[in-house]
Amino acid sequence: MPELPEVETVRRGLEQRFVGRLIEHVEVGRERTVRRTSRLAVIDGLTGVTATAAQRRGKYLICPLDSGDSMMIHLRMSGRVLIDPVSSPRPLHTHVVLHLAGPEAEELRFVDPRTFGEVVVYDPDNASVEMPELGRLGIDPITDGLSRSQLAALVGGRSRQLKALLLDQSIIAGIGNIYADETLHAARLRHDRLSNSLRPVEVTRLHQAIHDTLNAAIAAGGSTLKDTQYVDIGGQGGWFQVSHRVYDREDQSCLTCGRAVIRRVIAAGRSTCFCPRCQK
DNA sequence: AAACAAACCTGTGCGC
DNA sequence: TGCGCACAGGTTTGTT
Repeated sequence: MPELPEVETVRRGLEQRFVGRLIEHVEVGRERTVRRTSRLAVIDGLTGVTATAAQRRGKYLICPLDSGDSMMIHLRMSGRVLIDPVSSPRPLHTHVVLHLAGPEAEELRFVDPRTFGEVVVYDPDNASVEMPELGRLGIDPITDGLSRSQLAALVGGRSRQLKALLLDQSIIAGIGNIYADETLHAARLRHDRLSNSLRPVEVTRLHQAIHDTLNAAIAAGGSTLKDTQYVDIGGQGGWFQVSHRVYDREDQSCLTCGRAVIRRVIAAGRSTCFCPRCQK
């Protein structure tokens, strides 16, 4: 569910409503959510501390803490971060709860039915050992900026199908299945084009499409699908799904050319939707 | 190096 | 209405 635009929306929510608020008390339900370390490490690492910032790298949320440690949250497929009144009933599959100081009597809840998501407290000075995947992340198009020349080097330096390249977090960080398909359609490029076959004008289109698609999705608060799990920190869904031009539109007519039908295939092991007429 | 499959879990939607 | 199966936004690992 959550890709760069959704995670960015959550990050902004954390910045507004979590950063600077003392964590008074911590509850960890399901141990699997804190499997990287342990229940005790997360409770000890978060009790009595305050986040000083909310950052994002790809799909990873990182909050530096005033203790010197950092908290990492990854939503994976079905994770949600909510800040709710203490008095409201906790959703099913609430695995970690941080009671927050302040007049509002609120708590941060990490909810995750499929339990692929994680909450980790780690020492940033030892991140290469405790959070090694952060060091393997490629360029984040929003956080780091991704210039046309950087993209040209990334695609030209390898012979990789474009869909697989966009999904590879060690090359470009943050794009997932929805935005890979939407980006490729906006760039008018097929998922199975080899990266080093792109002409300069096609690299330019891909570069533009990455930025346009991600920025538009962030502006819309992300995509909330019909089976929807994704909501922001206040429980609100996004609305970029109404702008999807190919994702989950198999057998429907292309909204761009109007003369072809969207097809669905498996590429890079993932469901892939594209317009056979617009994308070459 | 790149492609592919399977694994980790639970919920939902579909066909029968 | 009920049951069983396929499939779902991510990432890692192991093969080919």
